[in-house]
Amino acid sequence: MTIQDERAESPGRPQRADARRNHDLLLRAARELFDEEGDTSMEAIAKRAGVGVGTLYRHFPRRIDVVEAVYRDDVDQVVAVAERDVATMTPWEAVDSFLHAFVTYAFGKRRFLTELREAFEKNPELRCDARERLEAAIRLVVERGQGAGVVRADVTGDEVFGLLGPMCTSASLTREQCDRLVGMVLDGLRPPVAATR
Amino acid sequence: MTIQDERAESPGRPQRADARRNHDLLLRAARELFDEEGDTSMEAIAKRAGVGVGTLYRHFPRRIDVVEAVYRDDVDQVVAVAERDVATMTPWEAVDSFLHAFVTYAFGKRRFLTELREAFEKNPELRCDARERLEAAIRLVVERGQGAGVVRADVTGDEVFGLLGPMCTSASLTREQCDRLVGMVLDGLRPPVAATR
DNA sequence: GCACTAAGTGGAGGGACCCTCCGTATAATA
DNA sequence: TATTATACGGAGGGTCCCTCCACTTAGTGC
Repeated sequence: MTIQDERAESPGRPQRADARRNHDLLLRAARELFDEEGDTSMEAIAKRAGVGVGTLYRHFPRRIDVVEAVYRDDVDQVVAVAERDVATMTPWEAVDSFLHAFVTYAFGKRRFLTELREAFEKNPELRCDARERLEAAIRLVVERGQGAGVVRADVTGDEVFGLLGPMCTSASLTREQCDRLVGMVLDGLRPPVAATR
Repeated sequence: MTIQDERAESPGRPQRADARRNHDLLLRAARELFDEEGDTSMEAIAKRAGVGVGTLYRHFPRRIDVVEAVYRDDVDQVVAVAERDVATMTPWEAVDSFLHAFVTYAFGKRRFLTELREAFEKNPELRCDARERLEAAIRLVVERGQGAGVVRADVTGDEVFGLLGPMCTSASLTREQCDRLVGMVLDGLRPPVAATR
């Protein structure tokens, strides 16, 4: 995925311990800054990580590589949340928890979006990978709920993704509005009571 | 719309002739450069227009203002093409001509899109205005065709806009593919022959 | 025509940013 | 411990956006 991952697999010497540590520090620093500022500079990332810019560029040759790495990491975390919720909660709790977590994640990406679009343009595979993994995470949670009969059967996880993703990236909705809408979507996801009309 | 337009309306002295001339030169230079390079610098725009950067900034205080002005100008041109086609061509010729012109216009905006999105974010009204004017232009042409019976009646101009706009901005289609698809859409726009099944 | 003045112009330079280069430092190995 | 490939740091080159202000000029009233 990243340069380090690739190098670690090549035959020669393994990656040095300080390099791996710095890689993690840089990734964490970058995510923090993108979250806090929505936009940031290479110098700021290096400073926050406590290394020189030269080190940053050794790990991420171009700015866009930082953006891509942060995004991949974010997707990993969303997937991990889905797996954790499925493993530790009741079917409905997992749906409720994960959908809220997903919206929190996606909403936080709004200011990051311009950068992300450039990364998608440079590397279209990134978009497809991320989409597939996110949809798989939602499916995991939703289909479990459907299997347990606590989620209506006439909707797919992918459709829920198609509903919530664009909602979060819509510039006109506030965080509070998104949360209320998720609540509404959750109510709608419950199996319909027998039709009374 | 632009600063000059506003100033010209204010009571004091009218805008000086050289200022208006430079405004036009700058706008033309900016459009040329955006078309040719897809991206450009303020220095390059000023140089192409034959003025100093100070003059550019007097007319367009921020880079985003140049982007906005170029875009508004582009929309004006599309609208003008629609009006010209309607005035000088048969109903079907106008549909054919305008749809091709529209795709040429929209396709050319692809590399400009990142800049444009920023302008939309800064000024959401721009997006709405442009959309309304473009839809009105398509409606003008399509509804005239429908009135003359050369365009099927069960489709609206806005729907055609919704079909062609995203097609042009889709990064995965080449210019040739867009043209062939327009040809296909045009065939589909003809009134269906009486159903034979 | 002429002098006056508000409007307009040009471009050096400040500051931010991306990225490169290379001398220095250090982890892994023998 | 000596060796060496690997990794680090940060000065500085190049580009870009934008500001500032001394200078120029178009329009106005006489």
